[in-house]
Amino acid sequence: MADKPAATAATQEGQARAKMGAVKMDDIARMAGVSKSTVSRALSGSPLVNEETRARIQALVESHSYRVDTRAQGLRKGHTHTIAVVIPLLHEHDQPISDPFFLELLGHIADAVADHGYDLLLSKIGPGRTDGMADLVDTGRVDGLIAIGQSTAHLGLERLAARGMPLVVWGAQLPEQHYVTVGSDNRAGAERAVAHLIAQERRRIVFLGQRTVPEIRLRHEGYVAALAAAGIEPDPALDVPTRFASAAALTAMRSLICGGASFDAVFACSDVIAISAIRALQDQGLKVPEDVAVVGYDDIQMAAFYNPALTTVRQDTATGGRLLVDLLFAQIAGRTARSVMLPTELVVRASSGAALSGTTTPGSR
Amino acid sequence: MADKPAATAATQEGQARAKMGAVKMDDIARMAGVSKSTVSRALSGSPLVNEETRARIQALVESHSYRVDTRAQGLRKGHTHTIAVVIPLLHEHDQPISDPFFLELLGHIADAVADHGYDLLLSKIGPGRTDGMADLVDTGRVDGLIAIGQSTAHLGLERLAARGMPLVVWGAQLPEQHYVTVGSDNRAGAERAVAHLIAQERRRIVFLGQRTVPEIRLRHEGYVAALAAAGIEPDPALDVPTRFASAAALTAMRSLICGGASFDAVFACSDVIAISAIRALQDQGLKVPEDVAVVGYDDIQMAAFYNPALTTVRQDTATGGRLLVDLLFAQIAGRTARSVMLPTELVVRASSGAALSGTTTPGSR
DNA sequence: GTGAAAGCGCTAACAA
DNA sequence: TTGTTAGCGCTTTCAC
Repeated sequence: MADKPAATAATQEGQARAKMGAVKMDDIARMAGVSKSTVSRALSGSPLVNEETRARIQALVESHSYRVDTRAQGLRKGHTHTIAVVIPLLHEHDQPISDPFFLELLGHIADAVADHGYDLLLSKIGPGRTDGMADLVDTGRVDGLIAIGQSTAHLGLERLAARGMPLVVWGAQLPEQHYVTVGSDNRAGAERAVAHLIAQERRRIVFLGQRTVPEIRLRHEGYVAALAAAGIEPDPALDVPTRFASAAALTAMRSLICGGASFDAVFACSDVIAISAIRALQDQGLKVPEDVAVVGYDDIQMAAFYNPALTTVRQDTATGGRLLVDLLFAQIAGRTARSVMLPTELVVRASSGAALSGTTTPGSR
Repeated sequence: MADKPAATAATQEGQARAKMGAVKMDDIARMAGVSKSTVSRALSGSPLVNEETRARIQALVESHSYRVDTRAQGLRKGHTHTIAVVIPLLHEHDQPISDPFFLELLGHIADAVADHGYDLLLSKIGPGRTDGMADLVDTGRVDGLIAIGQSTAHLGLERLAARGMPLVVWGAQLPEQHYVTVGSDNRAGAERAVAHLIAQERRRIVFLGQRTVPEIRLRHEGYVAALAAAGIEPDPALDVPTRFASAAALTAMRSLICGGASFDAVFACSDVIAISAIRALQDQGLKVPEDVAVVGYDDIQMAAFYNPALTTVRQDTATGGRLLVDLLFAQIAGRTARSVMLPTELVVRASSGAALSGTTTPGSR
């Protein structure tokens, strides 16, 4: 009977361990014959703790695979060690839009955040709901926010920034704007793309994108500027709004064609839109780039693999993602951060027709 | 001078508010003239609190836009209200692979998680590092894990499951496996796809995918089964391993072609791979589907927009994502969950050549 | 170099 | 119906 309590205890201990995370700092302290404080110091690399003691503690920690509870740690230290990424339009009409551009950017953000030793909370709150974004930090869930795309939330974002909330947004730099943004030079990128089309002897160029989005509005300005430089007046009939989803772009393009509009080129505001547009064109028996030249935007990985390969404006997601994160951490650290506009690069491939009069990839018609 | 302290206080209060989340439950309690506990009860909808009191508290909460600190709440209640999604290969050689299939699934998972009122932590720890996955819950950061793809981590996942960690993985259901999975019927899906190819009079069918991944191994079994049913013996020369990245698939396909292999169809293990393969084929002057029929896997949104439109095996990410989450919550709630294998559907489009002898989309060559 | 004690902001017995 | 009292697991003065 003397054994019974021991056995029971063992069992309980076993159950406790099975039920996870059961061993806590106090337990380690007891086993090491020191106090909780010493363990805490040892684990945080304090120089005040005896080397021998530290080693003993370390060993215990390893053998019991103890991990400090970051939740409790954060509560005490006043931070969360996690930042939130808010993606707009992760769903549109309950459907994922799944634009590869987002994943690429997200991937780089995830990398950078991990490099800082932080966790990443992914939120599907659209930027339209800035109150939800505020909640994320007000409820102590994250230390700062990255919003991908400002969409229609400009005012809400201004409000958050005014409240002193650490926040960086991927998007356009608007005049009089107080939150910090990272984004490509939309105006210049679009202008260069359209100028390239014009250089291919195209004059009636469709603008495919929704100007309610700030970035798209800037691209439209670039489009107009390029036309103006060539003495072409923009035709309102060729201004075709569309959302970023493939289906929407397909529909928009289709109705343009069936409406009998005449055009010889398309500037699409994303590669996904461009691809859908090409599909629509080919479905109607039009050849790309012979009949209609097409330029996209983003340079998603698939752009090079599409058929025809897509001429497009590259957005550098690698440095963009890293910048987003660095600027956010600067704010969290109390430093001031300034918006950055990334340069943009035109990648010429087959879809714009330029390759026809020059180096053509064998077999790429 | 009587005003001075007041002014200072106001400023300090202002600063405090600006510095965020400054107002806490105690403050609300004091203002409402009740105790912290009453506020807590009121906010959690306890029926024990007086309606009039609750209203008063509610008003204070609104006007001060107070939000309970979920981190402290979680510490006390013993949960985190967040679950982690671990994505394999979010980066490969430091490059995002950005397979749209992942984003689609992730989007649906995000939806389902949000419906449960939970947050979603995105981790780039590959499934190879199951210790890192364990840390996520051991350090109290999340209540459970969803791994997308088991990849090479089968044993590690088994260990986690054995430890009683709430865990669901998207992938193949392996024999003798103890963790719960959700995935499509890879074997049947592949078999149907290959049978379809055979029905188009194709006999020399390339298998494009890496069999070290469990799901792919099952698809290969389906491939072999379909061939066997038609009395065709699999040719090792047509078994072409490739990773999921576009570039890798392109290279693999190219070297197959240049190696002089003879084949009339390709079964690709993902749509991204299929698209890259088609690019490689066309670059070499081969026509799809006339010379080579191609079938993909996943049915990503772009599949329908590719040129030629892709015949593919659809994986239902919507119900898959929801199932993943539901099964995880079942485990967290202490219920037992059983693995689910989703049925699979062959979506026939132009790339497999079937449309040639029937309804062809106009202009789709 | 180490320990005791006081919280971080919240919830949950237990009283009243 | 409400208040009081303990903590959740950790860090950090302040003593020794």
